[in-house]
Amino acid sequence: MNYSVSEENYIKAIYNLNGNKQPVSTNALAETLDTKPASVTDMLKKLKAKKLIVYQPYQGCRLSAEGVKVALNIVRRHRLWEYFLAEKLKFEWNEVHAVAEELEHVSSPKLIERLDEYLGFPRFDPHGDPIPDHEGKMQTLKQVKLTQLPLHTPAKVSGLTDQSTDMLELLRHRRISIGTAVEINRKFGFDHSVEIKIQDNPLFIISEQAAQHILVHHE
Amino acid sequence: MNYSVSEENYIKAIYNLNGNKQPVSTNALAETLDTKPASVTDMLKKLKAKKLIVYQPYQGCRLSAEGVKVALNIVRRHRLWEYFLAEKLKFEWNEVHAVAEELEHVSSPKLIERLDEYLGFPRFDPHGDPIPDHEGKMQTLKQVKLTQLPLHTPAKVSGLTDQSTDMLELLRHRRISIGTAVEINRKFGFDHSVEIKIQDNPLFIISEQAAQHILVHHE
DNA sequence: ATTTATTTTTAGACAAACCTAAAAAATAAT
DNA sequence: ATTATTTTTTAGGTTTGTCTAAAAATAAAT
Repeated sequence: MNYSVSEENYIKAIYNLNGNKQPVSTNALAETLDTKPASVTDMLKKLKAKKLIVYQPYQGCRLSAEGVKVALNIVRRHRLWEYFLAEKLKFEWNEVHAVAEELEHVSSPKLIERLDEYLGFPRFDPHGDPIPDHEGKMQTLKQVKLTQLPLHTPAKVSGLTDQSTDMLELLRHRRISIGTAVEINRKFGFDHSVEIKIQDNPLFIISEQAAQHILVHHE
Repeated sequence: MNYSVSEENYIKAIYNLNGNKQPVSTNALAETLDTKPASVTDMLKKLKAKKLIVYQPYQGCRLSAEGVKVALNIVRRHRLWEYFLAEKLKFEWNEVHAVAEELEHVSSPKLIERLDEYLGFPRFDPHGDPIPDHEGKMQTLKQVKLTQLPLHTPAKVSGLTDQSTDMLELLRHRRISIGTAVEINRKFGFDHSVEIKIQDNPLFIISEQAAQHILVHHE
């Protein structure tokens, strides 16, 4: 029921390499975990013995049903901490990942449930990735670039494809952050800039260059 | 500059056993760390090699100047997380320690500075122990039982000697928590109950039994 | 269909942190 | 001042997770 930091990192890596759907190769894992293929083989045997993965030598590995459950729990912890760091501690969107890598291994279930509650049960992390709930379920809304959002369609900012300092500064200035409700009021054909409405505040215009890098979720 | 979880636990244990002042015995360490004396000896050699402790075989060990610095940093992390858990996530005062034991090993300095700021630079944890600042300095106020607080002396609730459910419920009802400003307005000789003023709110009375278990700090 | 190249696994080692059992030093008791 | 007791250290092993180098299996290329 309780796994080591290493085991958790392998499970998470397999999950992130889509190992709940397709088999993941030993080399791919070694690559993402920054370790050697021989070490990966050792761990795969261990995870197989614990029934967290399905693994036949030379055939790659996939997560078992139980493995997926464990993976979703790790992902949940990771993304909740990312949300906390960005939203409460005002970390930049590009800084949260590294710190969350450490925090995600703190295993108290009560801590995570309370944190979730404290944060107001957020459904997306600062990168726009969905946060699994305590049962492992997560929302799968369409994520599109702001430039592609239809007119007058309520949406929520869910991520960025450019996290440069300049971009972050622009968003801070416009008071746009993760979860901000936006709606496009008008599109200008000339330069493809868009006029947006934020929550119930004043309208304003965003250039195509910027809008291209803002991801939003809508129904 | 960066230490393993085990190393940190040893350093913290030595600090908690007053190892910044008097030598700490191998057995005492084995006891508090729930390990065997032989394992302690191994680690003491390692910590000595890293100049974190002063250690001569058979003579016990003490923290070096550098060791004290490291210890204060761990204690800072621990107590800040305890404060966070109690204040923000509404953990009971007796639940925070175990979870903070895990969180304290997350080593990002920026995380801790931001957390400190987010919490409003608290100076005492939920047990009434002082939280070292980023330089390792901490406040050393007199801690006395509420029954012993002189009349009309502003003080702050800093801890409890009884953390039973009943006690916690009583305090919640009276809206008393860590850091609450209190002042004794009147003492009743008959039953030794005390009339207290909380912040600028209405006066009310607390029995001697309860007041005995409430610790407060004052100048 | 072989040969060549790539991927993966085995075999044997190593460091960290722990253990048990036995030896050595320090302390207490006669 | 010896002897007995307690404390601490050494010696040798175990587990977890890593490594290198060599062997085996799979995939690609002629």
